[in-house]
Amino acid sequence: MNSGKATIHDISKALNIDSSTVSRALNNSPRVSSKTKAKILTKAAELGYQRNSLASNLRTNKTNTIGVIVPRISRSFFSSVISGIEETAYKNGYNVIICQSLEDVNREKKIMDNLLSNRVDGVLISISMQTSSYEHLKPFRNHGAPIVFYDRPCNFEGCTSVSIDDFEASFKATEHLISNGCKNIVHFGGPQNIALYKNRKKGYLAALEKYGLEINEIFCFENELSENDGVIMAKEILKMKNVDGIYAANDTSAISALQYLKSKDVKIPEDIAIVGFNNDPISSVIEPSLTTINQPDFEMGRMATNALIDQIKDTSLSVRPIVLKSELIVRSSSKVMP
Amino acid sequence: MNSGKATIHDISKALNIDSSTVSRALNNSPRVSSKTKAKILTKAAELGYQRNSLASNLRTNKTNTIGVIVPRISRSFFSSVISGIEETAYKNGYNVIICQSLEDVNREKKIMDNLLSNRVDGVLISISMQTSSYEHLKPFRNHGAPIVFYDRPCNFEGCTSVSIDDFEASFKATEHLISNGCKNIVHFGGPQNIALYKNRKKGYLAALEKYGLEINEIFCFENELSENDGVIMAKEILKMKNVDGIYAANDTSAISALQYLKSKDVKIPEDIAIVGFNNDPISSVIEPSLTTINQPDFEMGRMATNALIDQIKDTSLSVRPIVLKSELIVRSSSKVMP
DNA sequence: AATGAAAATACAATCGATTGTATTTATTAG
DNA sequence: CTAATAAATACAATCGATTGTATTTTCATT
Repeated sequence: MNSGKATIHDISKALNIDSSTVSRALNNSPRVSSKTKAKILTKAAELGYQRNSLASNLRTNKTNTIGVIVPRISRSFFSSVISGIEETAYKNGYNVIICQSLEDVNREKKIMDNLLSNRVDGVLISISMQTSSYEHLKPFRNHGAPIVFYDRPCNFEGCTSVSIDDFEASFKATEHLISNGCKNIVHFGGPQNIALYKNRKKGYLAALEKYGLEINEIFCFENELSENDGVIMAKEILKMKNVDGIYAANDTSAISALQYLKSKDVKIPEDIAIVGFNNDPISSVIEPSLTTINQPDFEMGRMATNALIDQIKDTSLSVRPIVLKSELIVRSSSKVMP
Repeated sequence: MNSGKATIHDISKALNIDSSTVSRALNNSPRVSSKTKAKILTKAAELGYQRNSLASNLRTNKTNTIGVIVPRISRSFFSSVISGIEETAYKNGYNVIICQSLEDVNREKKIMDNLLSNRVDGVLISISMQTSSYEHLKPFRNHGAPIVFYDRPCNFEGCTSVSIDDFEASFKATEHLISNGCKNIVHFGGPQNIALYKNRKKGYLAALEKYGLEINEIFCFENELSENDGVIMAKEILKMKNVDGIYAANDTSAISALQYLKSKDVKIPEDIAIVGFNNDPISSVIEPSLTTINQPDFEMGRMATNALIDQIKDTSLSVRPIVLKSELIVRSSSKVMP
């Protein structure tokens, strides 16, 4: 049929109407009479016209696009956050570009570069586990594009963070194990350069302290909490002999540890009770089902997006951290059934 | 510090060198002496210059970007496919825009429009369950941008599809149930406007026929195979009394049915054996573990991306479907333990 | 030192849409 | 019917980078 490369100039020529009028008509400007608008829209459809956003965005210096950086989309928690982000973004006329850092800081850097050169209007980011410096975020601020952190809060210039109170959630989780009789609780912790994991560890330690339990550095693991890490830590625990509780900073590691321990005939929760974090779908399916912390994932995506859009619209907006509620879901892995 | 809005013209003025030379220097063209290149790169860094891809892409009429449409990123199968896509794309210098249709054809349309107006160089798509017409894909072909289907193959003009042999996989799955003694096997099927689900049903029917089992239309369910659908179908099955096998076209529905049946004290696999499709992570964790079909997800993403990039580079390329191998993973839900 | 080729750089148009200003056309009032 | 105003449309510059062509500079050669 047609070459499919129609521009406003093609419409302009075909109708002998100036391209500025065509542009205004396509944007439904009141400066164009409804008669000419109709003519132009008809011709546009006829030629299969499709606006060229590149040109438009270049001229207006706005892309109506939000960049989202997520460590890994396959994590259930993150994909729910993304759903919340997309819903809110689309509702406000923004498009979303989703990028995975895969917990790799170099990849994160490249992504930031790319989003910047594509001139996204703002960025939602959950930093990678490797990220300890924020240098690569600065060019963004210099361009005046706002950044909002979600899930993993960051103390970076005037940027908002949207997260739960990790200290408190962690404290509750540990307290729960203690009140169920655990005396020797290990902690599966994440990289301590990430405030989130630092706060989770602090909450764990605070609970031990409150209940007068001994704090043992050897009980504090620190790694990326992958499935494999879970198995490695489970093996270590078996060597320790006296461990009777695990508080893991994510479900991934808690679940693989649980499976490993079960395969070694460790009774859960009788011998070792386990609490995870995130409420992954698997946590409710595995046997015994896993006690864990549920976060308002979808809501977190919505809040973060709203905060970002507010800042895009008014860059002078002052910002403060947004803290959402989390809840402890008690299941079989931490509770002796009656 | 600086305003962060540096363009090649700012560099050009600062050094009194024409912007065309600056552009060439930044692109490492041999037409610029290494001495000037050095000066320009230094000044660029100093000014915090960041290329404006909008301008560049507008001029060159190329975005080096691939659009990916996925029904739902939270499905493990799809997030693995995406990993394969990203790896291959980045390796070849392409960026990736990931979009979720959420199985909604209207959303799919909007996404296609958006990708087109952003002039992506090509699209990888797994159509939504609601998609039955390909009208909304045509503008793309008219613009000369290639489309490659993955997972859910489509017969659309000169477009490649990358998938497994769904008929064969389905046949094997059903045959497996039959050889384990099942006589009354129901099928959890997806929308029949999708070739993938049609082929899975055909494979199921073919196996029944080969082994002389009665084909019963009431045994063939058809819906979107959600978690909820799984429960609804499980309830129906209990009413039927005589069902002794389920072959589900995805794990999601198989798993929720399994859980429901278990809660009703149905013995699996003794009373009812179950086979799913996709090898979701949960399938190996649930008890009894679920027999399922594993697809080469990551590989599928890689193959589809390579095919797309080949076509972007040479639009005249003739195309043919790419079929990958799948495998039946036998677990406890279909096999009586010795 | 003059010549010519090669190397380096400058000029200018272009991609497609937007937008402030100017001009034309239509409408209303006196 | 004309002047004044409003409505509709046209003109032209612009966003930032790219690229074919033209011009200048450099350098080797005679």
